[in-house]
Amino acid sequence: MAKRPEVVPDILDWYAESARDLPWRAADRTPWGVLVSEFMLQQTPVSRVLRPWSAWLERWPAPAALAAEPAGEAIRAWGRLGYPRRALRLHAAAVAITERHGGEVPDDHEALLALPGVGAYTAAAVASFAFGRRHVVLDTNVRRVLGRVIGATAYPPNHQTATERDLAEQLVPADPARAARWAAASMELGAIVCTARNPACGRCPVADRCAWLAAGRPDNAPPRRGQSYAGTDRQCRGALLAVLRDADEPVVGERLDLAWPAAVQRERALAGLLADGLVVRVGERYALP
DNA sequence: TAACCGTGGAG
DNA sequence: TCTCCAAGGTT
Repeated sequence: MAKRPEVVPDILDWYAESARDLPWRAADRTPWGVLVSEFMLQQTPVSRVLRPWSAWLERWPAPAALAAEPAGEAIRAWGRLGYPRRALRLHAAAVAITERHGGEVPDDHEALLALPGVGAYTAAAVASFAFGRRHVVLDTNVRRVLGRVIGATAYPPNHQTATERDLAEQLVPADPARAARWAAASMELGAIVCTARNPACGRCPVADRCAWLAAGRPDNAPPRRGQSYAGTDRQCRGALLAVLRDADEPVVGERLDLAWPAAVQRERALAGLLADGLVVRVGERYALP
């Protein structure tokens, strides 16, 4: 892949005009608000996050407020956002921030990375968006954009490669504030123009230099094989947890039997939920932690 | 490292 | 209807 750093200024200019007005980008945003948004946005579209994010920050405007409540409250407030383990980890992160960092979201990558549920991407994103630090912020959007503009491939590989990181690092502006804007801009381009399906090349600020467009937008091998969902343990777990989320009190096992009739799978899923700490046993009944 | 972990909207 | 996809992390 050739170096094409000259695309950076044009994408930054495009972002200055075209950025969506998202609440976690507002001038009055807090590091905690940014952190919450990053947890909620993991594998989840912006449109579904907007409402829960606002309700979450209204109820828990600081990490200590969330840390003071049982984890089950976080799981309940998470609602149907999906991957409820994120709610559990966000609660655990709030506890860790309260205990280890005096209730303030840490501003450096290493400390962020040590928090539950925070990986390389989220640590870089929070350090960048909340604190203006310079980091390589390489999410699925950026990988797709760079893969197309530079690499002429429709979809990036299933797993991040060293080549991708090297290229991304070369593009990050030296100035931290500019680097933070680049992180947001490159993600935004992938999110609203250089989309996975039906990309809007006509509105792309670097269409004239896109290797993929120049090559006639070739389709490469399917990027990933999603496992089918219906009938999986994941769907079963979701059905069981929904019962507990909507219940005010611990429920008896028969209630769960109704939610998922297949006994063997239901017991396996319930055991998994208990092991994950998403469900607790209360005598003969079950509840959120 | 490959597999697992939810949910709902778009095409 | 059904497949794909959405700001990943953990084991």
